[in-house]
Amino acid sequence: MRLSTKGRYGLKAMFDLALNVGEGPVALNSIAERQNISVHYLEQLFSNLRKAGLVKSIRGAQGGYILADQPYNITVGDIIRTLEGPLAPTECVSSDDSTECSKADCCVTRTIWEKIRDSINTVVDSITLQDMLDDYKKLQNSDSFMYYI
Amino acid sequence: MRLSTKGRYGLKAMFDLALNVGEGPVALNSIAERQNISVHYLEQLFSNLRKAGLVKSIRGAQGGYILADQPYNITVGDIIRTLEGPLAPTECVSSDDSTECSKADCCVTRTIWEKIRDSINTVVDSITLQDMLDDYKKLQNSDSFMYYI
DNA sequence: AAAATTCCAAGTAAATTGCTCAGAATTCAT
DNA sequence: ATGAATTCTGAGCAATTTACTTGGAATTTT
Repeated sequence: MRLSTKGRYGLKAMFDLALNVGEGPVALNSIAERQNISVHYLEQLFSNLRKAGLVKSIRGAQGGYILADQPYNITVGDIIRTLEGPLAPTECVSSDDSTECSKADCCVTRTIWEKIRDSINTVVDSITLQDMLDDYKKLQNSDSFMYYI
Repeated sequence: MRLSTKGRYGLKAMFDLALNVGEGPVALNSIAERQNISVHYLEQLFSNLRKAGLVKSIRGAQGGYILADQPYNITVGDIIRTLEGPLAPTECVSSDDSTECSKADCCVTRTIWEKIRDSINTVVDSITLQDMLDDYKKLQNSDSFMYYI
């Protein structure tokens, strides 16, 4: 039940864009350096984020990526589902695949998978990039901030 | 973010034991037949379930497995965590591994991983095998039961 | 024209998953 | 006592997935 690096790197990178909102495009190599991720791997992630309409690209020198919307309009769920696919513990409760399970016992477990799925999605859909920015600013002002650098 | 077959098969198999509670040991090959799973693979899962104290084994002919406790004392969380390891979206919030992340940005995402982890565990810890038995009996009495066989 | 960037398509090594295979140990039934 | 039924143990392995790398084309700014 682990997220892959796609979801983790992707959320970090999107948060990085949110930190730079309003300051022009951010190049992937600067994100790659800060987060210690390969540029080419980030390219793959941003290809998907762009196709999903979460970021806009500006090509050429001094180009890069910007958020396609305000931080309060982009949720963690949008980002992670784009990169990881549906957040569901089993295929049978992944909404985008409509194959229904035909066994009785599956149905007893199915309600469990649905509850897990819904709880995960409720959490990630309730958090926006703006919430993360707010948390980050609070962290910076707190006494414990040092420990996290 | 998918469970592996370990968690899925294991929960099914434990529910199977719960259905047969009080009727002597259930042999793995009978579970394997009902659930269409390889006996040898089930053996591996039950080896872990036994070591975790969730089932008791009775060796020899007419042997098999029984639940180590009443169905209302065994949660879905107990079963799935035994077979899948900690239910956490990232390593950095898996409680049994104490390596702390040292980067500032990780902490903004960390609180998100913690919320996901806690929501999953709250769900699975709130459901016992007895709850599943109750659900199953309700399903059997309902009009729609036919559709699930 | 050169540099900086995004964009695109393959390839690939390592890890994980989902088993299979082989056989020993134990217990029950006859 | 023997044979059948079962758990127990450990190794092996093919397919899939993951986490990248490689190579280069296209676009834009300076």
